[in-house]
Amino acid sequence: MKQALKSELSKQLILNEAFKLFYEDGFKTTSIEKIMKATTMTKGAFYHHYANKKELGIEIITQKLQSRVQKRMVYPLYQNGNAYAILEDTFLNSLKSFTMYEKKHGCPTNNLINEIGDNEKVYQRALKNIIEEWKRALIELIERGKTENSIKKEISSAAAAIYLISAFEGIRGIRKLYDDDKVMDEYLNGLSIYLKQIKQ
Amino acid sequence: MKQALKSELSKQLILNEAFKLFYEDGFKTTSIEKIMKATTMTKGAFYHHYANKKELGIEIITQKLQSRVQKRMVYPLYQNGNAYAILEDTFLNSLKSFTMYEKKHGCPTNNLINEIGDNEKVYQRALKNIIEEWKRALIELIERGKTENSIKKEISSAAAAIYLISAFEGIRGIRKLYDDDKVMDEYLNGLSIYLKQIKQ
DNA sequence: TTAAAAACATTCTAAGTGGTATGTTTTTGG
DNA sequence: CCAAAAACATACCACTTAGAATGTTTTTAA
Repeated sequence: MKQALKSELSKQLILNEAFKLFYEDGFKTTSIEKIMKATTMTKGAFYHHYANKKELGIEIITQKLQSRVQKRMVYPLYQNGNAYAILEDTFLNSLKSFTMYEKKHGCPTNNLINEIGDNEKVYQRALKNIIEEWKRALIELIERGKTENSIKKEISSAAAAIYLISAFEGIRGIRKLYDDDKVMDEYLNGLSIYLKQIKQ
Repeated sequence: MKQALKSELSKQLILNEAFKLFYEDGFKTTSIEKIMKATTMTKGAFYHHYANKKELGIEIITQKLQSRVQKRMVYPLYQNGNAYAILEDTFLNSLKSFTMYEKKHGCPTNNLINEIGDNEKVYQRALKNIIEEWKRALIELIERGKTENSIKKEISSAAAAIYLISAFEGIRGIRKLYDDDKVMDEYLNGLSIYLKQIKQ
């Protein structure tokens, strides 16, 4: 196999297994050895591809976590069509499309945000980028909704964006504590009340 | 000193130092040794008072985290007076009263909720109790508001309660990523919009 | 006063941790 | 075909971890 391809495949394998284990068992408590056992490669292979665990952590955030949020929560916001309908659709459907596995383990981005301490600025910056990109897309959509008269002009777009994101990440943590969807249905109910408020 | 008192003081000291370190550095990554160094006692003392780290973790949740939430978010809801005003007051003032230290480190309960994995059911149950108690108090207040005609009758109390809690915990995580209060001010703005919606 | 029990301190262990140093095999360009 | 470089594997290191085992001191109750 071509060297560049082989190397890339190995890195992708490490990234995938690392993401899975970070997601299920937490970042700090998942060791390099555990990750590499999952890849059926050795620790030597890891330190050939990555300088240290921190470098892996950053790549997980920028390449796995960010793309997850983008696919589910950001890109859908850039569709054409009624801005309010897109907003409603994206938030309501995304939650409904979660698998049991994802409900049990919460949002990997939110998990990491809350696990990482304040002294680890490098991680925080990378995680902030995810939220900021999401926020920008939401603000843009809401602004469009205002000009299209599907969303009330008097509300602050940034405020609505942050409130939507906060509640979304919040419920994904709280849902982990429950065995059923009751609490998430209640959230959805609360969300739709909020959305109706900003609807023009 | 009396034996029972001495023992109790030692346990309280351990609890306080453990809470602080769990809050600042995370639960899983804070070792018993670090905690006991902070107490200026030894590991032997720890294992005299606690069977293992898990037992300490449970006590931290039930005795430190829960009482924090109760004092700030639950007990204020049981005051007399206009139910809507109390709701607004509690959520708005609590966020405004946070110190820089608390903003930087987020909500200790939410941090733990998101750090703890799905396989650690004992912790999850204890954490769920905190949320459930909070939720019950909110529902009760909102119900009271409905009968007093300060809150709209057509909204679901449980939905409003969960949506409020979700957004609150969500923003406390997200705020950690930022250096200023802008994002929290936007949250407060979004919150007040939401509250006006349920106001009668 | 005394013996037992409680409250610790000291010492140790086995298993893991991130990371390095040094091998061996595969790929690559000339 | 061949030497160099890339892609790994093996072995190791210093350190940390939760926890047990065993000591010593203080408190207590008779």
